[in-house]
Amino acid sequence: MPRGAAVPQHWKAFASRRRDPASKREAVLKTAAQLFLEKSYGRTTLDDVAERLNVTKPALYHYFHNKEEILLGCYRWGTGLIEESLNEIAGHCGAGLEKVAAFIYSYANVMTVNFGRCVMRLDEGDLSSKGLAEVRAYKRKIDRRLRLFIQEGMDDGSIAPCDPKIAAFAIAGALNWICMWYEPEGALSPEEIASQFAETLTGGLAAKKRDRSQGASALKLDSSSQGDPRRGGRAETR
Amino acid sequence: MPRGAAVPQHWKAFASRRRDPASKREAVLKTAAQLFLEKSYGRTTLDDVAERLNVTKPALYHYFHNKEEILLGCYRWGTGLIEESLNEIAGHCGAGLEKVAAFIYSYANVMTVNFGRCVMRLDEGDLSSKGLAEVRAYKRKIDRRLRLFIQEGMDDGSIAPCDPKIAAFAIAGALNWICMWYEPEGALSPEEIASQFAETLTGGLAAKKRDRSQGASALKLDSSSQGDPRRGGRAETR
DNA sequence: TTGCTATCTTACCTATGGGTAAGATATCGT
DNA sequence: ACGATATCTTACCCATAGGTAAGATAGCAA
Repeated sequence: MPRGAAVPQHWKAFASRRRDPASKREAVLKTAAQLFLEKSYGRTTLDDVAERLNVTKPALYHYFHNKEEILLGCYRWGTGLIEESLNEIAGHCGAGLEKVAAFIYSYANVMTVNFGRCVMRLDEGDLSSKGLAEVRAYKRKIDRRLRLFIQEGMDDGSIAPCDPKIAAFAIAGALNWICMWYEPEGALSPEEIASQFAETLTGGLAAKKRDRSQGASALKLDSSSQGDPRRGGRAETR
Repeated sequence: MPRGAAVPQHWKAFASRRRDPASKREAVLKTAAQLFLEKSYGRTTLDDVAERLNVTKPALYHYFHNKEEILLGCYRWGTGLIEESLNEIAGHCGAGLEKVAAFIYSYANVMTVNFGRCVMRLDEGDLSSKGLAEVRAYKRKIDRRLRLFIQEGMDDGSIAPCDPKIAAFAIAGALNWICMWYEPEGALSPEEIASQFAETLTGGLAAKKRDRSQGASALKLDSSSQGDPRRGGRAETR
């Protein structure tokens, strides 16, 4: 029932010779991302990537200067996805707690998409100093936003007093770790994970009184971008 | 003021030739663990390890059959540490929530020790299928225990109803991620992290009414093994 | 002093995999 | 039909790093 489990579905972007290079670049990145997640960057050879695309290694060098550029391409695509969802949140809803809940829900979803997983799962040590700086800058940006939401919530009273730095580490950790155990064909759907995480984690931040229905209510906002996020295929709209 | 930052403090276990092999094996593992965390297993060469110990590569083969055995040694030491702290918890205290809090506190501390960090930070893909099975079995064991504590808490009413599987993933994720950002010379001390995490995360599980002083109170139990856990030197008592 | 043995070194082998050079071929415009 | 050009392949180079062989040396026993 789920598509493309056994069949490599090797994006036959390389079937015909004349075809826009953009879609071939894309095919390389998707294939590489999948392999990087399966076997890690270090153990994935360019021959592996080429094989899945039914071409030979040197063909890849028409679209990327070297292996690291492919890796960086995956990182960039992933951070692009994160950026998108963060921007969505920035505007709507009011209280800090609600923003944190929205952040968690949205971010958790990204962590179930291959490119999103790459950002947090792959080893930064494989990047050159230049690429590393770029990725690090991005991660800092995400972290700052989350801390800001938490601080906001503490100020407006929706979040109990705590150290925003450590609280952000706890939340981000729980979310980032998703990309380590999530598998597309697994029992848990992205939305299940996302909503449960939002509930469990914000519950820890919610101010004492009442049960923690607050955190859960904030989720309804993101249900718009739901559609069928069950598969990691189209989510890479970039 | 903190010892051994710049000075390699390369455990001079290899200074004299006649010296118990056990301490040399240990020195190799400690050096390797540090390097694995600095540069990853794949990028750490046996020459690197040998250099820090002031010996040459072939000398290492007197204590380990191959590179993977060194890796496995790090994993085993780390899982040993986790086992220890889990056993401590198993006995004492009563309510499920308190056990979870104790688990978090204890586990967070282990994640700041080099060997503990290795268990969750290093790439399982570098293990042989045999080694992988061993490590996986251990991780499953940890996961089962945590889920059990959560289930226990739901039964005794100390934890709000939730999916134990996902809740465990959230908690374990936050904890496991510590080994990705923690640095011994950093601003946050292990106890700070551990206690804050216990508070923040259990708050999310605590049943509605009252503020969440419950989770924090459960911590006092583990303060016994405090001493000066600020440095990762002696903590490897195994 | 004279071996004896565990320990360690120098020198080497070899597989792997990123990257390149140079030539083949498909597809297009004309 | 016929080049022109981007695209792709075959064949190769070579640096890296795990692992080994064989010989040196330190420390002990006698």
